[in-house]
Amino acid sequence: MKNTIKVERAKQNITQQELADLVGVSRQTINSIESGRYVPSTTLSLKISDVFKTSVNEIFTLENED
Amino acid sequence: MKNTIKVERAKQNITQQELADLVGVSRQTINSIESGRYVPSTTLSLKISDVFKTSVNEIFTLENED
DNA sequence: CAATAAAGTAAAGTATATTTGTCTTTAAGA
DNA sequence: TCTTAAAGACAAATATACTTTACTTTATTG
Repeated sequence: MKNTIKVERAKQNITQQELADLVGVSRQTINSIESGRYVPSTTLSLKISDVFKTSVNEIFTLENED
Repeated sequence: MKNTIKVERAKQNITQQELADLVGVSRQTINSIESGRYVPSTTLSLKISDVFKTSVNEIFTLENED
């Protein structure tokens, strides 16, 4: 599972902490998702998709091993 | 969290078991998601989105309490 | 009515997401 | 160089997704 959160944050110029606050999770959760340590729930990916005004399918993409 | 899985299954005329096999989970997992007992992982919602050729955002929508 | 396919649900166990706390590293500015 | 903001990461605890097994219900069809 790949994602473009880091790039989207850069576009909007917001920190991991700010994104975390916007979607209601901890900063470590955002960091862990960005670095591929785990995959978010659909609830969380929809919230992230809201913040970035981009579809879940554009932000998150499956890889072979998923 | 609402979803349109039941409707999409009806459109494609496939059973819970068939969808479960297509995405690699148990039938009970599909049933539980359809009946709102829990929310799928992003991995699973992307796979479901693949089967239905519809975006995750169209299939799953947040509600006030999410 | 009997048989069968599909759906609904529940309990117990396992896997994984998320939190909280903490420590380290990196980069930028004073 | 010192300070600070931001990021990367880890461990322990908790919450939640998912599996397996199993039982019930609801059509539908012979």
